[in-house]
Amino acid sequence: MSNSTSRRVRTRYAPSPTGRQHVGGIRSALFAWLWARHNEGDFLLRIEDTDQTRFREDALQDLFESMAWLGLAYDEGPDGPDAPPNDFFQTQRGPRYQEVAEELVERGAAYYCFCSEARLAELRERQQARKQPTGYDGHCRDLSAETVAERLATFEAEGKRPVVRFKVPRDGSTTVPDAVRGEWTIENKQIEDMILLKSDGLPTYHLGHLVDDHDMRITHPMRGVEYVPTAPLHVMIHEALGWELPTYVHLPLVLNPTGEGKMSKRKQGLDEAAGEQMMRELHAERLIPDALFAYQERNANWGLLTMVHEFREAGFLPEAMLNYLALLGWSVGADKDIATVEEMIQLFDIHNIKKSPSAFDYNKLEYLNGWYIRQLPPKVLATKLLPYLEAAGLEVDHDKLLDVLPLVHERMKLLSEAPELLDFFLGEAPLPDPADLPGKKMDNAQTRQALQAAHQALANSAWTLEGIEATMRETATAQGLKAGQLFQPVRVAITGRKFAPGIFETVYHIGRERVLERLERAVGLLAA
RNA sequence: GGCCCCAUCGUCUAGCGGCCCAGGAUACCGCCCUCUCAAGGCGGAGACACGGGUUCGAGUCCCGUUGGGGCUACCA
Repeated sequence: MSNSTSRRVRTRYAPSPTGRQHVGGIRSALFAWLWARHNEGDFLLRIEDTDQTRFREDALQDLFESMAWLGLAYDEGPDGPDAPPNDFFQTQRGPRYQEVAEELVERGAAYYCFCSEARLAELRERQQARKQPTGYDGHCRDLSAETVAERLATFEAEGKRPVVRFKVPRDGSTTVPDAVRGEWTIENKQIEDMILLKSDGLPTYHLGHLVDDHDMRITHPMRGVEYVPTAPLHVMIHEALGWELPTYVHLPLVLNPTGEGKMSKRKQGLDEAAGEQMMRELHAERLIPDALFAYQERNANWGLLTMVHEFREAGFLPEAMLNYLALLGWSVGADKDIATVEEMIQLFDIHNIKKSPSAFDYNKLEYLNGWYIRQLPPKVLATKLLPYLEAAGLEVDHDKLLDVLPLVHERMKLLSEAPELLDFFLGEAPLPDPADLPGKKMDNAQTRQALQAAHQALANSAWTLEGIEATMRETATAQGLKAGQLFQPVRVAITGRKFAPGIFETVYHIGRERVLERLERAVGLLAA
């Protein structure tokens, strides 16, 4: 029955607008997108908004922004944040689901269920108390036609609607065509009579996604493993309807960096303080890399980064995100990890998706981000850095930025590091910590003397890289210091930081006037 | 609890019965480069969860154990 290979490949990403985009979800979107592109098929975006109680206003905007930022363009979809409601919103397709539900009832494959939520809750409680498996007991499964008609009338009079449940065959077994785990079979009796149509007239996931996937001619529904247990139900519904079966693609879970549990901001029930504690521990265990940790510390963002917008704000590049996400449950090749989007499209194959879950590795993501930053032409990088510099209150002269950017370019891991890497070039330098000023084996008095000597020498030096180098090396020799013993105090004095680019370039670009000012300031700090 | 699924270095993975005393990447350690930090180069340590089978031969197939995970809603 499953014969989707001959059809044009069509995949979709169908999130619920219940919150912002999570990396796990977007990984599904990426895989679906890659498979469509690989086959020169279509990729669609659909909004599964049938659960109106969980709807979140900011969700749609964030979804569109996330897709656009990552470059995951869809061939068919709701068309942007301001599009009028259309077929790509499930809430707009109520009648279609009702029609299919009724058809199933007519075919005897589904039935109306009049059980109250109270009865269901009671049933569940009783089952739990007796340590029996929970599940619907089939109370309304075999009601006579007369009884059904009667109750239907009663419900209607009361302005209520019954739910529709699928009548799972009591015997036999069902086989699921699954590209990741291969065909697998399960006994039908292990599936319960799930609700297809809710009493508000909207479908549950089981009916909604299935009708849409069919109507939209989706050949490969991709979704997380959490849908594996109900996949047989979906196959049975297809069979009852006589619809062609798609090939399911169940994607493995994305786990926390520790490998314990599903990826989430913090462990369940942990508050902000505990979140900070957790992050400090993860950093100490080197599960959170330095640049990212510094960013989270600066912003008091205490918890794992999990939302797409968080990664964007922290200064990750979309190409790094895509590359990294592709490595979660898949591989771009035996001897490499870096691949362009084009390469990924060419190489992607749903049959190579792993079955086992994978832990999210912030180290590797940060490494890839640094790698992609290094590939960026300086002008492009400069443009991407601007928002971060301006947010830090730095007035940026574009030419000046382009002058100094090469000095820090290859050291940058996150775009958000720009201010601390560049502020002493572009604006004021932070006040140095006096304890950082002395070079190796130097006391305060020696350091003062060295800085004063540097001040005097640089005041008269030719202002070229060669001139500055000659001046500084001569000064060191004259002071009886090793080069580094002079350079480090000068570095700290003029940048306010222990780490900075090469000293000659740094001196040169900061400019004579500001260098001299900052040297004086540092001498003052050591006065006491 | 019940049902289902998964299992290669700390992490992501290559491996689809002999090419593997297991390859790459990251993280870690050391050396080189060097004025600091990066980047880069070179090197090091580091894995087939365990126990049974099948086979001339198993990381690769089967069973069990252990461990991990998912589902168990008128949520998706």
